[in-house]
Amino acid sequence: MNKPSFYVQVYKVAQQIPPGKVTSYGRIALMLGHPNAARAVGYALSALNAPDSGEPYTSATVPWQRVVNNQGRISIHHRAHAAQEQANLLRAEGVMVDAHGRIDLNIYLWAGLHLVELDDILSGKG
DNA sequence: ATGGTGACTCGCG
DNA sequence: GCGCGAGCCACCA
Repeated sequence: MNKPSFYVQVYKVAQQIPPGKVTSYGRIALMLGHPNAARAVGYALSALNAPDSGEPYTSATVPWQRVVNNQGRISIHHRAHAAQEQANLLRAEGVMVDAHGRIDLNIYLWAGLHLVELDDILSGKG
């Protein structure tokens, strides 16, 4: 099998975020060993397939809503509908999102994985 | 290979 | 706190 693409790595990490917690694009990039690839992480999530596409990674199987920017703010500017859906999904899991789409990272931040765990997940054992 | 495109981030003012 | 400009990166045509 080929080494999973960067996108797939992003999806797998996102799937480790527990409900009611959030992390940032930059942190995921850092976990994957690409400290400056935050933009690519956001791009990966924006490229998620539709739930009925039959693909393994879709907006239904990847908790994309648990990824916000490093300031704890919902960061979708060009897709207002998606931004609102993200806030709704997060509130449904008990995350407090204020009117400005702001989340208190001191409360809800998911710090991330240790390298050993990450290695297991990316290799398929997780 | 080259250039365009973002759901990013940091530093300034 | 907010807006801008400048890096940085993976993907796709």
